[in-house]
Amino acid sequence: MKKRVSIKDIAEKVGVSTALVSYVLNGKEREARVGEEIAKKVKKVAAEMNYQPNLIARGLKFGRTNTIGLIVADISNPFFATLARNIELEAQKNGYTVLFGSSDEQLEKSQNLINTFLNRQVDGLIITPVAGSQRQIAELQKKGVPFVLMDRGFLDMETNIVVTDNHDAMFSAVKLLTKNGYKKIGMVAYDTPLTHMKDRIQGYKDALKDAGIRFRSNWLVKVPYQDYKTHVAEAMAQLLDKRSNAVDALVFATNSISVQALKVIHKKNLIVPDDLGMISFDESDTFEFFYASITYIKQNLNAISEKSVQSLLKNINNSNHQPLKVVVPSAIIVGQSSRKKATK
Amino acid sequence: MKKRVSIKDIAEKVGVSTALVSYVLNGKEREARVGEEIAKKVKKVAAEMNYQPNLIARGLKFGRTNTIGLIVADISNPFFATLARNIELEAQKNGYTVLFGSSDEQLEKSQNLINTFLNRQVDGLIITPVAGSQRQIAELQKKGVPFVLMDRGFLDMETNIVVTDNHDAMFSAVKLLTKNGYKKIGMVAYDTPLTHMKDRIQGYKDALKDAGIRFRSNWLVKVPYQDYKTHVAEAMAQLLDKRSNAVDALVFATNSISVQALKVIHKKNLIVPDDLGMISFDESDTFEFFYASITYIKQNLNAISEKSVQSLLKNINNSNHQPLKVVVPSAIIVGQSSRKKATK
DNA sequence: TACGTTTGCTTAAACGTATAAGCAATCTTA
DNA sequence: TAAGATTGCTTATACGTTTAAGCAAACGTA
Repeated sequence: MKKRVSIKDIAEKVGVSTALVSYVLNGKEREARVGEEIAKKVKKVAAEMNYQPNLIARGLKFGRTNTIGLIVADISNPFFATLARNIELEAQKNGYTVLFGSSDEQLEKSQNLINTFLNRQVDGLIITPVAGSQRQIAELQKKGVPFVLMDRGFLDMETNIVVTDNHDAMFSAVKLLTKNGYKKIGMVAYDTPLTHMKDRIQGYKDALKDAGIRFRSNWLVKVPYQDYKTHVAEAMAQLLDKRSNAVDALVFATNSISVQALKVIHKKNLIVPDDLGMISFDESDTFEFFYASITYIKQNLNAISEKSVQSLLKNINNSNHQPLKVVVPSAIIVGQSSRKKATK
Repeated sequence: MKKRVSIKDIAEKVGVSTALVSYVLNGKEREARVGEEIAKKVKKVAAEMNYQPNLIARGLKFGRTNTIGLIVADISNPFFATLARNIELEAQKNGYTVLFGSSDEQLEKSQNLINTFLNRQVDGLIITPVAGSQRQIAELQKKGVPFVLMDRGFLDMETNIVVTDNHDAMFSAVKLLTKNGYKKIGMVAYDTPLTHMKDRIQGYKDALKDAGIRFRSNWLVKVPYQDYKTHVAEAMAQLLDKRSNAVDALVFATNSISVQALKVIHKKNLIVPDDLGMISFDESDTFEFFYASITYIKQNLNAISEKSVQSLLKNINNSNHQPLKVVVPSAIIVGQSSRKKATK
């Protein structure tokens, strides 16, 4: 790679000091009392040589790099990819660039990414935390690193965080089912202590209670994230088993679970919603090809990304910033899959 | 953000010069003839203070940052997200970190990203170039910036490039259709001068020729990328219009086109493959919910990402590197949608 | 005319790191 | 025991940038 032109090259060409060039190029001609003539010349030469400032050097000087690190669970999941996309845009608007990495829901990868990013002097981090990563996060707090948790968090920590109204969204979804006559409503969720799942599950339970339906423990199946496809299939088999009092509707805690569940429903030739009502948390392209339109909870990904970046920037620019919790409202897009139950 | 510990802090605590600390921490104790005792102490203190090197400073010093810039068309498209994911992994293996951005197929955005990345002193770039960006790319060559084009390129430029065997893949796909008795095979592609499209289209035409079928210009519809959903729908209407000699099979140049086309097929209640045979370039999750399994060309995304990173690293580490073209073979996954045509 | 002010620039230091060069003190060797 | 070699460290410089401080020369004012 050819050497790039530096301020020094311009200084030599014009025959002045690097300081003068720096003043001119930063628009500080007034404060630095640079002569008009020479200022013009410097600008001209800089343009001719196509000078571009070295942001690395600037970063070293100022101790900030205008870069933020983004750690998502898996960038190849459309949900996170869309978030990443929006974050990239919002960051760019504010003059920031994004470093990114996927944690794969693994503690070690998450730690590696945090280290890498910090060593690269990012000004702050946006993190979808992995289960059990409280220590990693606490370490960030201890170091005073600005960061925002996104999509999920921990019950016992006070941090910046931006999440969907998980509880209320799921509450409303289940209420919609009860109102429409479903009585035995089950749920498939991920088995994780992270708040987004806890909240969604609680929302489900509270809605049942609110409707005067007693929750049965075998209505709720929690599957591990690793190898979830198999586990969702098993969960569905169990929930739909006629001998053990099968459910008449299901809510799914994420789009990935929904897609797997739909495959099972498809294979079993179940009729939605007559045999089984359903609502998904988050959407999927695949829904469009299902014979019945699927009711789903639509998170406001745009707002989540924007708020995350904004909250992070606030934290970066204000050292004694108080942890800020932002809850972004979601919407329910109603389709056929939660339609009023036909009375037999 | 609290100040991070620097080599200087360690030096002060131990009571030696920063040079000595640097030697020890870089394992150059031998060459620099550092005493055993003091070396141990330095290491101990460094560990105690949890020293992490400042990669920004190092980057300034060495003129390289171990960072690569990745410019994809749209990170929220699963195709690019998967590539990004693999590139991230491969880069990490080699001690590199990835900066990323989406060009949205827009010239200006592409240029902005290139500038941003270069100003941040990335060591090289992996780019899915935008139509008409020859000048931007030529500029990189002129500057001697290491880079690799990925997924697509330009006919008239000699650069590092990693692509799928676009021509052959499409050729095989169309041959499969002709062998199975389809006679009037159409294609929906994007209207772009980029090589991946040109090659796919040429593969399609060559296969027809090879099968002794005369190509009709109204069998091929090129839609613009902007607002492609509407245009695909229109294209389908035209191609399936009985009055104008409708096609009996279609190949789609990308997964995004295929998905939109499937929606139309679904709405029109066409039977695949009896009414219409089809093959897609790339897969989509949505295929699983279509009643007929879809035949598609499966690109080796893993190989493409790996080769891209490797080719880039070669370029970075070898200044008089010759442009390298890598063609990655793809496979055809055969489903019902290209099944042998029933003889009436 | 002498002194203070303004103008227009340069010098120097700093960010954190790496490394060539330098310099005492100690150790070898004849 | 004196010269050379070796050991163990420090000093200085550089990467590209910013900015406070410094310093002449020209100007303004009494």
